Amino acid sequence: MDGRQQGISIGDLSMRTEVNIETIRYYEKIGLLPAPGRTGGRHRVYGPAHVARLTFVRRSRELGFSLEEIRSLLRLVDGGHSSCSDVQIVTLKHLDDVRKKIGDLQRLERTLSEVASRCQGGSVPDCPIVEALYAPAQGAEA
Amino acid sequence: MDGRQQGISIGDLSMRTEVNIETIRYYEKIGLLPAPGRTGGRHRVYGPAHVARLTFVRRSRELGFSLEEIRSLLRLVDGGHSSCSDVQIVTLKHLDDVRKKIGDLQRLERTLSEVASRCQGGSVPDCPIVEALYAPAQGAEA
DNA sequence: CTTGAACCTGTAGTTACTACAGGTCCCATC
DNA sequence: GATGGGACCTGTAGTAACTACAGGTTCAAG
Repeated sequence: MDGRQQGISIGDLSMRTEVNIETIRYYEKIGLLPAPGRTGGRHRVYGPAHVARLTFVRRSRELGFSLEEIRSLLRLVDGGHSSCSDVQIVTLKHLDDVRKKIGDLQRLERTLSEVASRCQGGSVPDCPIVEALYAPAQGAEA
Repeated sequence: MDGRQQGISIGDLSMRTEVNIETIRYYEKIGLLPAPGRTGGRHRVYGPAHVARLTFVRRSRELGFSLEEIRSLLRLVDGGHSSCSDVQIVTLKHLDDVRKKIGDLQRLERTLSEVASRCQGGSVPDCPIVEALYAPAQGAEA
């Protein structure tokens, strides 16, 4: 019922952060999460700082940042020095990528729904979808 | 200047279809493209049917179909029997996936631009973006 | 007949994990 | 103090769809 906790096991950390155990170990291996202390029997023991860090990583992943981008963000955060505008640069770059991806998918969606609409679903020997797939790109996408 | 050609090399096929050479060999290895004939020295020799098939695969990839989906499409096309509605099913399923992905990215975009807009880019010690990343998901995305 | 470009096979690397296999540890209960 | 079974450990291999070599062979023009 208080804020204290000494020694969070990997299972507990996993439940608190909703990051699965293998992923936690993976993040440690690639250096996104600092190596925690260990018990006598080599079991990992985490503290509150690990919870915060892993939450940060998880949230960043949810927002679509790559692990490399997260690594950059963490460096900026750890650097401490006036990094807000740098963080903003990384974020805006990512936002731009997301918008591009949306645009690509919307073009795709248009082409695809156009192609699909040509087909009436009968048992036609020459399916218009199949014909479209045999033709080297000329449609609406570009 | 005519329609005849006997023996297309892998390099030619690559240029005609704009699929790179390693990818062509990869498609052969995983069974998407039938193994072609060979010269005495074991160089691959393709014919017009290979051009058509590879064009189909490439176009399908451009439209975002996975290799497994393309495999299914090819089975249907090869089956020959009244497969148009089956093709349509695969296509509509894919279209649905694309639309879902667009929706996911749009939600992401909203959250991300909201978070980014909080930051005025100064040298603030407590960056609002960083703060948002330390907080376990509560925002607009759901 | 000699280059050198094109081709060959096979393996390893990429992203972000997940899924084992085969073992060890912790701790609650008896 | 013994025991049992869940949680933990390391390390490797698999996923999608390629790309990039390394190290060797073949083709075709001159």
